[in-house]
Amino acid sequence: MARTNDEVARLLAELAELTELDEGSPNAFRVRAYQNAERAVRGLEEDAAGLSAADLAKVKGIGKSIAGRIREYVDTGSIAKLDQLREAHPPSKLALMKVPGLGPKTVQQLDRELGIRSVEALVAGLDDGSVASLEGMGERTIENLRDGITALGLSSKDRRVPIATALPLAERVVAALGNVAGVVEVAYAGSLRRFREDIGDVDVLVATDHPASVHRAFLDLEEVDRTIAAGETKTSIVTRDGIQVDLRTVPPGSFGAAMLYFTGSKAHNIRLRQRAQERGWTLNEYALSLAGPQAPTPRALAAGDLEVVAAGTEADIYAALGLADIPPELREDDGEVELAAGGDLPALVRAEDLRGDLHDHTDLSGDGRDPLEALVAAAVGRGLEYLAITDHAEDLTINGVSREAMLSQRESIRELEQQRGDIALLHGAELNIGRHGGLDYDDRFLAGFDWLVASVHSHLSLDAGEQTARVVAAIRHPSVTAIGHLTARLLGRRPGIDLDLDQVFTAAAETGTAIEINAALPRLDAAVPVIREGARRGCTFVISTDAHAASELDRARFGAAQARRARLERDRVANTWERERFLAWVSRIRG
DNA sequence: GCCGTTTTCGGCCCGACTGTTTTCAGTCG
Repeated sequence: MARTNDEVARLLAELAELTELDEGSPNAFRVRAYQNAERAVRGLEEDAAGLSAADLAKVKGIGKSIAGRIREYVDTGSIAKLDQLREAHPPSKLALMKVPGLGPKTVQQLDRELGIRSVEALVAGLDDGSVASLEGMGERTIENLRDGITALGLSSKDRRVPIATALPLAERVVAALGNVAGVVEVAYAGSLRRFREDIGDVDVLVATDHPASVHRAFLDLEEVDRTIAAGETKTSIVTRDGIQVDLRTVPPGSFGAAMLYFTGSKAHNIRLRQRAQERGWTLNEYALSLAGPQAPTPRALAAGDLEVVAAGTEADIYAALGLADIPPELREDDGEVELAAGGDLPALVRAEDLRGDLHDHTDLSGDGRDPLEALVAAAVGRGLEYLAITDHAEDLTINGVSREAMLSQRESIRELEQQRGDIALLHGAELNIGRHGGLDYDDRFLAGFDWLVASVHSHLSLDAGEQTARVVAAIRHPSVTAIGHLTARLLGRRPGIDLDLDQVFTAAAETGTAIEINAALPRLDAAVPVIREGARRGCTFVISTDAHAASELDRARFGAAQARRARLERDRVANTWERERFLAWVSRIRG
């Protein structure tokens, strides 16, 4: 039976979790080894199941022991060591680790001294006073544990929120703190800046010489529900929506080091610190500096007691470490450090590289807000050279546009294009891929459009075979130029349709039909691994905002970030091309 | 448990905050 890398990786993650509890230390080297191996398996191009123990052990991060355990799983379906750990620490006990404030040491202590192995037993122990009788359990700790249990599920440690929720919150906090006196720089960092699809907590960083007033202002924000921690450099709060926001303040001269540090990922940072160490330096959130007895604290930096190598900007620090500037979206310790060291980072897409937008709705679609003229003016205002108007086609019962209205819009578009003379306008539509792959209107009518996006909007629960057939049929339709939001997923709300991507990529590469990277935050569809594989298979992409209002043209930056995260080469994105090249390509794929 | 132009042992990234501890352990990121 084939075992996927995801299954193997999940077992390694479980081994790490159970080992952390078993050894009573989150920093136990064995725990980190399992975590590193998990990441190594996830980064593997080939199937781990197909590799011999010797070949597995050659993978960086996998040694003889873990290679053996992977083989054991592939060959027998189980891992004796894992079963043994599961026996020692049942799921209800592992669940205690999810209570905020509880770590492996305390969970083990509770089990050892009181036989507490579940959240229910912990509640009972808190109520009958037995927990309070333990060494090191003061009044505050008991209270915090009760709060932690209440918060469980609401803001437990592994609760993640979709980026569409976290990013606007982060931008509100950044904007509010930007108005506070003494704030020199402010930005969000963390997994949000790396543009992950879901976010554990929001990290906000401020450069200031007056941290106390900034932390006070932060606590006064209206979003704040309760305070978790409040110190001189770090304040943690939970919003009314249950999202944790951490504020860190650093001296202005340390902003680059701090951004690097708090953007992570953790694994990326460890790699950087190892490089620093090799050079006789040390890297923390305050500076890259000469290693020595003196720790690089803000005080030491201010006193000039330290030899600082770099601190002010991320680029300076990367350069000092012999690395090209690595965009945040790539910082996952997934080979990017090696690429940056060799000067081999690909040319990635920046928002300003996008010369056109190819999926845009006007108020002709019932759900579009702005009229054609306003949308086009906004596109020109953003420097776009071409724009496709793609209102919903007639099969979408709520918002679909009739033939007559489409033809009338086409006239308006041609006139406007002529009048303005500063942007190429493509008349298009967003078609609905039917249950069996059929499209709106008829082939003759479809041939009259300049640009057609075909998308799945209905029948989301068909099996992979049926979904693949309908999507491939749309890809192969001669008039279709792009497939919109490939899986129709909504992050945090619905998973998206099942597709046999192999067939999708084959059809897209053969016909030239582009795969859209939909920049709307709730979608970010296609997903990063899909884009990566599609690029490897020779597919062409477009980054589109799916704007339903002129202001939503700004979402292009999210699409570019998604493409960077997938390490997509700039030239694989058709709307980075100059107008003539783009238009020539469109007529070719429609031919 | 992994790793090695210091290579088979002895290292393994760094710091803040809380609560309880008279100097630090645990948790978290």
